[in-house]
Amino acid sequence: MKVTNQNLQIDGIDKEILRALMEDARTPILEIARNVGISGAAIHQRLRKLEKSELISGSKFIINPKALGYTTMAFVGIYLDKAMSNPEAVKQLQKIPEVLECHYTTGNWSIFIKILCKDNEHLMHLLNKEIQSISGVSRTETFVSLQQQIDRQIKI
Amino acid sequence: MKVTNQNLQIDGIDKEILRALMEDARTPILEIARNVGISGAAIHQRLRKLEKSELISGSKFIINPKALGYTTMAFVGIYLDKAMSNPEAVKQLQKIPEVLECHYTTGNWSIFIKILCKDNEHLMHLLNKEIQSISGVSRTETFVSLQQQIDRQIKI
DNA sequence: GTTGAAACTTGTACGAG
DNA sequence: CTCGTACAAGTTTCAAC
Repeated sequence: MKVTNQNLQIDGIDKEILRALMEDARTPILEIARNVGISGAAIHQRLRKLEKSELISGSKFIINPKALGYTTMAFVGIYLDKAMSNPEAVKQLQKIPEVLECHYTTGNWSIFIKILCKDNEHLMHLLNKEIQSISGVSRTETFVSLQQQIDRQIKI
Repeated sequence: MKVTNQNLQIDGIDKEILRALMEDARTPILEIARNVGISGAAIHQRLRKLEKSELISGSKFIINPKALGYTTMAFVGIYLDKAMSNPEAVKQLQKIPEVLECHYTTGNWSIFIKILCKDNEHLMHLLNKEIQSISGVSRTETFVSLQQQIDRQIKI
C-alpha cells in the first residue's frame, strides 16, 4: 500500500524503517534489514532518500530531566503590551534555557511557553525575575503540570 | 521505589558526550572521542555508565510532521465533570494518535493536551468528534499554535 | 579512569540483475 | 528497487597501566 503525501511516497518498508528509528535512533541499519527481510544496502538507500526528503529532521538523545533535578514542568501564557513586538520577546525567551517551547498562539495570550524547572522556588524565580522582567511582558498565567501522562510523536 | 539519582557525577567529558548525542544521536563514538581527545573505549565506558544511570531515557529519530501534512499544532484545555476520573479520560486520549502530550495540570483545566493535525477541518473533527465524545468531557478551550519559535531540550 | 589492540559488527559505495 | 560483495569505519571487550 502506498501513501502519497505531497510529493513524498512512503511505502510499508519505509514506515518500518522510520518506526524502528523513531523508537531508537541507534538501531543498526542491518538489524532493521534483518527484521524487514531486505538487504542492508536497500535500507541504506531508502534512508538516504528519506533524509533527502524533509521527512526526517534529525535524531536526538533524550535525556531524563528528572535525573538532573528538573522535576517541575509548567506552561505559561504571556500577555504582551500592544506596543511590544513578538519577535523581540521571543529573542529574550530564547536566552532562558528553561524555556523549552515557545508558541505564537491564537486566543488570550500573545505567547505560550513550556518551561522546565527544578522546584517551585526555581519556578517562581523564572516567572518573577526572568520572564516578567522581559520588557513588554505585562502579565502571565501559569499552569503547572503535576504529571505528564502522554509524550510521543505523531504516528506514521 | 527508585530514588532519582541526585549524586550523579557528570564531568565535562560526560557533558561533551551528551551534547554531541543530544544534537545527533547517530554521532559515532569515535568521532566524539576525536573531538574530546580521549580514546573511543573511554567514551564507550562513560556512555554505558550514563545509560545505566537514568539520565538517558532513549534516542529518537525526529520526523518532520509538516512533511506528512500535519501543519497545525494546538493546545487544548479540557474540563472534566467532577464525577469523571482523570485516568479514564487519559486512557481515551491515548487512543487518539494526534494527541502528542497530555498533562494533569493545576488551574482551570483538568487535563491539558497538545495535538497535531493536518488542517482546520481535521482540528475541528478532533475537537468535536474525538475529544468531546469522551465521556466526562464537558468543555474545551483551544489555542492554535500559529508558529513554534522554540523547541529544545533542557541544557546540560 | 584510561589505554591500545583484537575480534566483531555496521556503514557505505558500486556494479549488476 | 534490490542484491552481493568488499572495504572502510565504528563498536565492544579485555588485559594492563
